[in-house]
Amino acid sequence: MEKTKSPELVRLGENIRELRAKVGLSQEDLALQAGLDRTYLGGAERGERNLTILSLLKICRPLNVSLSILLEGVGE
Amino acid sequence: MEKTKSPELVRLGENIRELRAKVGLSQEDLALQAGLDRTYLGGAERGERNLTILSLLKICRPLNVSLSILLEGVGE
DNA sequence: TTGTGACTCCAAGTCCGTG
DNA sequence: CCACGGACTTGGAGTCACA
Repeated sequence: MEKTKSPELVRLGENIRELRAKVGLSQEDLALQAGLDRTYLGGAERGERNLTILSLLKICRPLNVSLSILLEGVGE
Repeated sequence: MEKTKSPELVRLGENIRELRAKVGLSQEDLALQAGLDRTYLGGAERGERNLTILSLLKICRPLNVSLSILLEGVGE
């Protein structure tokens, strides 16, 4: 049915990927520190997952950024 | 039995309620404009709901604010 | 090191109602 | 107008094997 990934989630994924690269972590490393599964994080970076705030927060902690930085450019 | 609600979600709920009051909408009106259920929005304002980004986005549009304003003070 | 499909389980989210 | 509950459907959370 609905195959279109929403651009907001794609943008969020790009943000995560960029910030992760900046900190020099692999998906697996970041996932570990965030307490998430490696494949889950990967899906998020690809814009395939509609994350909840609590998941977002898990991710931004090891990245040392605030929610608003993680969400920069999302939904405008 | 005490459902410990996470402080981040409580804070988010307070933000929504405040911003909604500022715009002068009832929960039902905002829910309608956001395309969400009124009971769900109510639960969100009470900090009982872990919203997804896409829902957050739906809420901030009729409120005329950005995500970062909606999420001010959440998770820091 | 990352992408992907398939899977289970429970929460996201809807719709009916009540005081 | 809002808090809250029951019953329900959809989709997010979380994991795995394999590419």
